[in-house]
Amino acid sequence: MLAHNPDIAQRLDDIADLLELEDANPFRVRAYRNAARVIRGLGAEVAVMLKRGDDLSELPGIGKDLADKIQTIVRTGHLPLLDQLRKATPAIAAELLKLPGLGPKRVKTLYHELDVHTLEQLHRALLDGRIRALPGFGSITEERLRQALETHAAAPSRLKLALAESYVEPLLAWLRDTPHAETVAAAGSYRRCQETVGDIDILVTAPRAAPVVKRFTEYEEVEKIAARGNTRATVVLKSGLQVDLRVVPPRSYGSALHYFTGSKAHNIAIRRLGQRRGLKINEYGVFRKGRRVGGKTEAEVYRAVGLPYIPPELRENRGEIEAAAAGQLPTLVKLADLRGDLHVHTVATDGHNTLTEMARAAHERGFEYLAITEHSKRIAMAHGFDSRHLLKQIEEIDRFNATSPRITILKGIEVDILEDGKLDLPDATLGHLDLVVASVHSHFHFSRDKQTGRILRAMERPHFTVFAHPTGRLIGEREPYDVDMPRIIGAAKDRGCFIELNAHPERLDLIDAHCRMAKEVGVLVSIATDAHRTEELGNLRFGVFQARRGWLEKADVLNTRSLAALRPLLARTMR
DNA sequence: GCCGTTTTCGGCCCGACTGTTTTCAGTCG
Repeated sequence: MLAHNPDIAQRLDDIADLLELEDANPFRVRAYRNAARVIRGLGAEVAVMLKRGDDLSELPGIGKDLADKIQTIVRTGHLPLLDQLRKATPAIAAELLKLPGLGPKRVKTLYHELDVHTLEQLHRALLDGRIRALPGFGSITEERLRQALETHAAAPSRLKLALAESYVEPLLAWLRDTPHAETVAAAGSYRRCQETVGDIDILVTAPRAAPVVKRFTEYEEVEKIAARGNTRATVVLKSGLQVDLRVVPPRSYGSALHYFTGSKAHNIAIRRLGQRRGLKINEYGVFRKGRRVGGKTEAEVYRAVGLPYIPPELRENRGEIEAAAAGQLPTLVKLADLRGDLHVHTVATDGHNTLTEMARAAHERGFEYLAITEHSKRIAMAHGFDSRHLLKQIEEIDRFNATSPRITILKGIEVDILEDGKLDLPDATLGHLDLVVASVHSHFHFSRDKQTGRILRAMERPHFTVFAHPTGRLIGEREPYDVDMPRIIGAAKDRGCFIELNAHPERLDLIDAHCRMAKEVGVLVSIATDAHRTEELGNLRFGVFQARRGWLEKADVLNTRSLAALRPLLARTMR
């Protein structure tokens, strides 16, 4: 069996969990977690790297031992250390570790002192009052555990970035109205533009903290105040979103923003660099022998450790620090680099606006071109097009382009990839178009081989241009179908076609690691909204965020091309 | 387990908070 990067990373994380429970050296535990993160974010498949003879120990945080272990996983699908740890550690222990307030020490106490082997047994121990009698436990811990157990089934929900934005921006505006507040900024995973965020960190600089904390807790959306101190507070909004506020003096702004933006792994790596230079870096500043030497801006923090500024989207310690040190940071793609959108629908199928309305809205956003890509007939619920309808729309677009010089509409289709890998419309019809976007909307349950084979067959069709929302996932709602993305990306390279990064906030389908993979292989990515109404054209920014997390530069993105440069690229696929 | 312009051994980010405890271990971010 061939292990893929996420499988390898999962095994390394499992080892870290189990080692933690064994009271192993915490730095050893961290080494496994680091390695898992590095593998997860890699722009290439480890299996492929090994085949071409790459030395894994050259990767940051991976030495000879871990390189050997990873190789064993790829070769055999197993790792003796993990099997052995699993035998020695009860399954419940890893489960308990995830509960708030429980670390390795308390988990061990529960297991050994109270014989807790299931969550049910934990529950009973809580009811019997046996928990609070344990050394190191008390009535507050007992209550916390009780609550955690109640909500355990309803897994901790993370909020999609777009939804978080709708809660965060009004709150930031509210805080900006605080008298004497200077800078108000969201940090954390929100600033790093992760797909989903667990909670929100807000940083404010002000000469006095108290008025800011007061105004924060008085926000009308606040459901409950979870904590409130002199310079910080935590609230839960009515939406259930937890928000942490920290107020720092202006001279600490850069180091505080850096610290609260994270990621944790990135911060650790940066502080370590500082340490080697005799610096201490914390949220209040950069210090040498107790004397402040920087921290007003983030750039100062990076400069102190000899690095250029690293954009928040890259801060995962997945190679960005090494790239920065080598002067090889990517110049990340920006929203303003995009010249058009290559995947939208209109009212002719399941959209809500007319072709003219979509075109006008696209023009107002500064687009040079817009591809209309309706569903094909297989998607009957969406009134998908057959050949006749498509040819009719082609005429309509020709008429539009002849009379509207301000924006060019490209003739396209979102054609369904059928069960057997055929396309839902005949080649003769597709040949009339400027581009063919193809996607999977059925048979999500196929095995990896079967699903991948189906897509590869579709890709071989003469007019296949862009593979849209490549894994079909809906964040938090539908798992991706099982598909061998490295193979798909490789085939796209051979075939000269493109992969979509669907910018819909619920899809964001290409994940960051696959963006990096596409870049590495040299496959251009189309960042597209899949808009069904004019307002959704604005979702393009979420696609750009995701692309930036995937290290993409302007040149790596298909639709940063001018129309003149785009046409020959599309034409090549329409052979 | 990783790593090296003080090092191939002996370090490993740093601070705050919480709950439980009488001075601090454990947890968290």
